[in-house]
This record gives sequence, structure tokens and C-alpha cells, in this order.
Amino acid sequence: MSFADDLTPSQRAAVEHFEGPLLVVAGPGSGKTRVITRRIARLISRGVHPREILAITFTNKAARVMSERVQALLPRSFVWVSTFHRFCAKLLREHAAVAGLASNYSIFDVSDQLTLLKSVLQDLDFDATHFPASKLLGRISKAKNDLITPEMYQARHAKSVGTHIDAVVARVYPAYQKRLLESNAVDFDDLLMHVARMLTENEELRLSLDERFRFILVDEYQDTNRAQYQIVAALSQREPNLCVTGDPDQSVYGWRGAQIENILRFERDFPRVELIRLEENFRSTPEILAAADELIRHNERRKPKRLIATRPSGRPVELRLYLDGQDEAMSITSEIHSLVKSGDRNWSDFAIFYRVNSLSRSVETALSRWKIPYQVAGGLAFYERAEIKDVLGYLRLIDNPRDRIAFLRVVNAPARGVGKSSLDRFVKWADAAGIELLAAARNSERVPNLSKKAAVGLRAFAALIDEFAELAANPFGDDAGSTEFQFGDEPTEPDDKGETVGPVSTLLRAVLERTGYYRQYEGSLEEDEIQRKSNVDELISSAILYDRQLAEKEEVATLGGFLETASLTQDVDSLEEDIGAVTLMTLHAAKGLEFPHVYLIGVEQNLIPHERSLRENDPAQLEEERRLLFVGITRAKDQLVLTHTQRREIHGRTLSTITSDFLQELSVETRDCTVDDNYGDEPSNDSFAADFDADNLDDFLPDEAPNRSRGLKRSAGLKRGKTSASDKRKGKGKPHLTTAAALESGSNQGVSLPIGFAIGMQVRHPRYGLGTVVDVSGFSLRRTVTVDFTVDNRRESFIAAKCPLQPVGLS
DNA sequence: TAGGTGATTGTTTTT
DNA sequence: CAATCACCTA
Repeated sequence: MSFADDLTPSQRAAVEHFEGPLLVVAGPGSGKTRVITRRIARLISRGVHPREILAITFTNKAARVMSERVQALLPRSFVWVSTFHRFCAKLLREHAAVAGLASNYSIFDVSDQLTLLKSVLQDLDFDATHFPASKLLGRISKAKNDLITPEMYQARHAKSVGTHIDAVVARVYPAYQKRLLESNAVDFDDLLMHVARMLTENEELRLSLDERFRFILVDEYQDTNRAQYQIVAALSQREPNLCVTGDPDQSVYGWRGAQIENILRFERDFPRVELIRLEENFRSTPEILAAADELIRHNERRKPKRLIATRPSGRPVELRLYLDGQDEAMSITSEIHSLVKSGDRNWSDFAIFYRVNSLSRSVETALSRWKIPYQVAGGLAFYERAEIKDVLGYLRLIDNPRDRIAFLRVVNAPARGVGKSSLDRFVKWADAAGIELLAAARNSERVPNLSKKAAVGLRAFAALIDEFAELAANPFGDDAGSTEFQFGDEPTEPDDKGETVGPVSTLLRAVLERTGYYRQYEGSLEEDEIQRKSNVDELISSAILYDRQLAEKEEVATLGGFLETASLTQDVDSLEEDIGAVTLMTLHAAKGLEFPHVYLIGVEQNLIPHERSLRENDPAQLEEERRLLFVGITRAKDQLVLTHTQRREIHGRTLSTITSDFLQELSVETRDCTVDDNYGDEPSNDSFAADFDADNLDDFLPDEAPNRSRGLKRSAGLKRGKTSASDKRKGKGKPHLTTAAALESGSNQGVSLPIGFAIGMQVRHPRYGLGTVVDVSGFSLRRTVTVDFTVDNRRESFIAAKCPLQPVGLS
């Protein structure tokens, strides 16, 4: 059999290429993922052992997709498909000592990094207002991505004096790094830097890995930074069977250290590279490709590349001018609405892109007024929510007692009377004495000038963590006395398949129980507390899932493993392609996706290109902005509409806009929509509104702009208990404003994110009647609810966003 | 200690 | 507008 029959000649060449370095320059929509997965299959069919292949991506989603497709081609062949960070995390666990770490190291996310850096700034007596931590962190991050160690940075900027930012970083960076090591922790950038250094400094280790991974494939190569380059190169010395795919024109992460040069450098560093260009585009109409090409041709630092259309001609690309953002949003919304209602488009055919997140607001408002279902990419990731970070903080501290940031985060959460000043005093004392924080807390009575209350609180905290640690070491201890954690009378027992809950979920439940974290939200009618409780439930579900998955693989579920998964998983995976909702996202988030109908809003000077990239008058930054627009344009399959306005509200102030420089570079059909507003003011009495029970809905849907964080607060004041509203909608093609929780919340989140289901909650289903929620899993739109119904002992699972379940008994 | 108020300041963010 | 943070009062 062949894995290349249905491919174009150049695609086939990439699949058939066997040994030696291969550079695949893949334009947008050219079937790149297909080529990579076929190539992997082809390698295996040639007799390469799956274990010898390593495929690296940037996102979890890409890794998942790739892994699934390889599985589909060749069942039961397990190729290691991983993100850079996960791959490095794994290597670093095995060889932690080489980097001066212990294998139970913590992974700090951005907020942990900021907390740590701020404490460093305080220790070094730097004025935090003059040197914003985020800016310094950016420098440190960049240095790490460039493989510049603290010592190198210091040496390099030895001559910088006083308060110049480099001079500050030269002092802060080493202290920051020292603190990380003291905490037995790494940040995201460290995962790469430690591994890169380990591979360059330890030839024995490098060679063994180089020999193991004979074939390496790297996706989105244009986004690799120096450290990633080094890692890949180090593993491709003996046999440079390295295949990299990417498109320099889609490099939009330069500001994060990506080096577009890596693609050019590739041909220099690996002699006799075979170069294959995939220039045929199977995605977009010739009109869209023409616009994309006209634009990108204005970049000077690029390899010229053709975009060959394979699809028949379609509609012209449009450029529309509106009065203001509201007009823009309303017009687009009403247009989407009528296109769907006229029959041949689905909600999920549409995407709206913008340069900055703040532009989503006006669109969200318009969409919810028209009661159109939508999903927003981005926002607060699951693992960044405060309650989740708190709970994970406990787990982290249990796993790694040296984790200072985790300690500081949870020591007074819930409140134990250890306030800021007590804590300061305590930390100073512990540091001066050179004692780990947790150990110091055990002996808090020795800290001078500490209030009785604080000392007691600290000791209680230490005792609690010790108790957990014992449980972690001995999860199913028979008579340890510390295992009798019952989870109230909530029906959260393992499940009925007789499986044992693994060590991680057992420990998590114990933590929730003993800290009172769960009880805090239990029975609350407050909207945001219900949300928090359901987030915590989701965390429990993910722990159970982790335990179960490892049990299936017959591996040992470890706390560290769970924490690693949690740190390296973001919520973006949860964006669904076919969920029946319009998708809103930034241009960055759009990379790699495609939609039949794309609106690209706010194409204005200072937005695209963004003012910050204009400020420094740096052509490289301007070119990156152009590439960003290029990425947006090339996401569209059938139709593309660019919009700009005369006035734009920015930071609460309305300003006249300036036409984007990029617009001169495009020849598109322009339309002035500042005079003829040919959209209705409201989705009033047309067929769509009639689909809803308008009387009821008006009680639930706010007319003003919903707003993400405070929307919860506001909706808490809305009436509950009108649970009949959702019953009245039936049939297909109706908007997915379907969960009663969504109606109840009254927030737009209800439309985009199903919220509010929690284990133990009483619900009603129009067909099955009353039931109890017994399981909640998955994120956002993939969120699944399992319900035990009273009648017939029926158990059913539902996609939360789509089912007509309503909570009962709350009113 | 903890919660509340006013001043300040804004990109993008695969991990 | 709205998030964050230094500062202030109960």
C-alpha cells in the first residue's frame, strides 16, 4: 500500500523523502499536516521503528491532531508526538540533577513568575513602579530563549550602569534564577533552556538521545526560537534525518523570541538539505489568495513564494468602512444572521478576527443582542482561575515542599490569620535563617515579633501540609488515620464500574475536604460561587481522568505527573470547529485554522499595524504585523470581509482613526457603509426572534454589553427559577442558547460557555425528568454532564452546551 | 488583618 | 472601559 497516492507531486516528494535533512516550506492551506502525518506513516512502512521517530509541535492541539491521524493511518504504532515544552519537561524529569534540580520540580506559569520576580525586586530594593515586573520578565524570557544565562547576561551588560533597564535586568535575572532553583522550580522558558544546555554540556546524554531519535519532525518551524533550534540540532547530529515544516510568511511570534532566521539558517547548518515548496493552496478562492499575495509581497525580508490557487473563482474580497465599532459589529452580526437564516450557512462557518482582544467586546454585545451563539477564543484559561490555582497550589506544595510561590499562595487561603505583615516578617526570618518556608512554619513560635494568631495559623498550615504529604506517600494506607476523608454526602464516589480512584484524585479530595475549599462553595446560590464549585468539580474530574488513564497504561499515577499536565495544558484546546457557533478570536489565535467566511475587523493604523510596532520604527516589527494580517486573510476559504471605521473607542476614549498603511497595498472592493446602514436596529419581529419565547428570554438576556468578569456579579441579581424557558425551544437550527444555566446566568458566557453544572446538582430534562448530576468533565464547549435520572435509574451524558438540562430546586 | 477606594495604565501570548 | 495596585480605614 502507499501513503502517497492522493497527493500532489510536491506533497508526495516530501512524504517519500527518506533520509537526510528536509525543509518543507508550506504555504497556507497547502496540506501541511497531511504531509507530515503521511510522512510518519511512510517512515514506519519503510521499517523505521516508531520509537525512533519524534514529532514536535507547538500546541497541544496540533500534537493531538497529528497523533490521532497517525493512529488512523497505522493503528497501534506509538509515535512520540509532543509539544516542545512537554518533551523537555519529560527529559528534565529524568535528568533533573544535571540542571541542578530535583525531579519533582514545579513548573511556574506566568503569574507565578510575576509573583516571584516582584519578590526579587522587593529584596533588591528596586522601585516596582519604575521597573514593571512584566517588562523585566519579558527581557528575562527573551534572554532564556536566546540561551543567555544570568552569568552571560551580567557579563554582557557589565558596563551598563544605574537604572538602565539592562543594568536592572543584569541584577534581577540572576536573583530570579537563583530563587527558581531554590524553589526547585522552572518557568516555561527554563524547560527549553535547561534541556538545551544539558544537551550541549553533556555529550554522553546528547549522544544517547541523538541515537534514540533517528527521525525528527518539527512543525511550525518558523516559530522556533534559539533554544528550540539548539535542542533539535543537538538531536540530529549523528543522522541528520530532520524534517522541518513551516512558512516564514506566517511567523508571528517574533516578539516571543521566535527566529525566522532559523529557517534560512537551516540550509546553512545542514548541508545538502532538500527543499520542497508546497505552493498550491486548496483552501481559499483566487480572490482571497490574490489579496494575500499582494500584501505579503511588500515584505522585504522573505523568500519569495507563490500562492497557487486551485479553487474556482469566488466573490471579491470586500473592504468596508463604518462609522464606529458599534456600527461595524451590528452590521456584521445582522449579516451573519441573515446569511444563516437564508439557509446555506451555519453559525460555525463564520469567524471574526481582530488584532486586540478588546475589540471583541462590541462584537460580543451585538451577537448576544441578536441571540447568536458564539465562542470566544482566549479569555481566562481554566488553570489560571483563582480557585484552581489555589487548589493546585496545595498540590504543588505537597509534591515539592520547596515551592515558595505555592507556599505563599495558599498559606493564608482560606484565611488563617496570617496577614501580609506577619507573612513578611516570617519570610524574612526564614530566609535569614536559611530555612525552607514550610519547615519554618512548623516552628513558627521561634519567629520573633509574630502575633499569636499568625504563629498558630502557620503551624496549623504546616501540620496540614504534612498530613497531606503523608497521604500522598501512602494514598491507600489502611489504618493511617489520615485517610478517612469522606466527601460529604455528595455523590462523587469513583463510579459504578468498580474502579478504584487513583492516588491523585484521592489526594485532591482530601485537600478539598480538609481545607474547606469545597464546602465554601457548597450550597451557595451565588452565580460565581456555583461557577467556582463547578470549576473545582472539573478539576476533580480531570484528576480522576488522569488516574484512570495512567491505570489503563499500567503506569503509576503521580502527583507530579498530574501537575505537569495541568501546567502545560491550556484551555485553547477546547475551541470546537463544529459546535454551531460563530468564532471570535485574535489574529494570533487564528493561525492554523480555517473558516468559510471571515470578517477581519479594525483594519486601522495603530491596530494593524499595532501602535507599538510603529513606535520603534523597526521594519522587522512592521513586517511581522503584515504577516499577521496575511495569516488572517489566508484563513478564509470562500469569503473575506475587511472592515475599518471612522471612529474607534480606545481605552474608553473615542478617537478618529487613521487608515491602515496595509490597505494601500491591497486592491479590494471598497464599500462605504457610513451612510447606508442596511441592517436592522434590532432582531425584532423576524423569524429568528420568534424561535424563542421572547417573553421569557427578555427576562434573562441583558441588553447591554455583557462583560466577562463582572457579568457574573450582575447576573447573580437576575431571577432564578423560571426554568421553563428552555423547554419552549425545540427543533433544529435554533441557536444554542440552550442550557438553563446559560439562561439563568443571563450572561453572554451562557451562550459561549456552558456554566453552572456541578456534581450533586438537581436537574430536570424535558424527556427524562428529574435527575442528579453525577459527573462533569471537559472544558467549555466540550463540557459533558452525566446525570442519573430518578425514573428507571437511567444514566445519560450530555454536552452541556447543547442539552436542555435545567437546574431545579434553586428558587 | 482584611476589605475597600482611588490612581494608573493599557498588544499579541502556542507553552 | 476595567484590571491592577498602592494606600487607607474598620
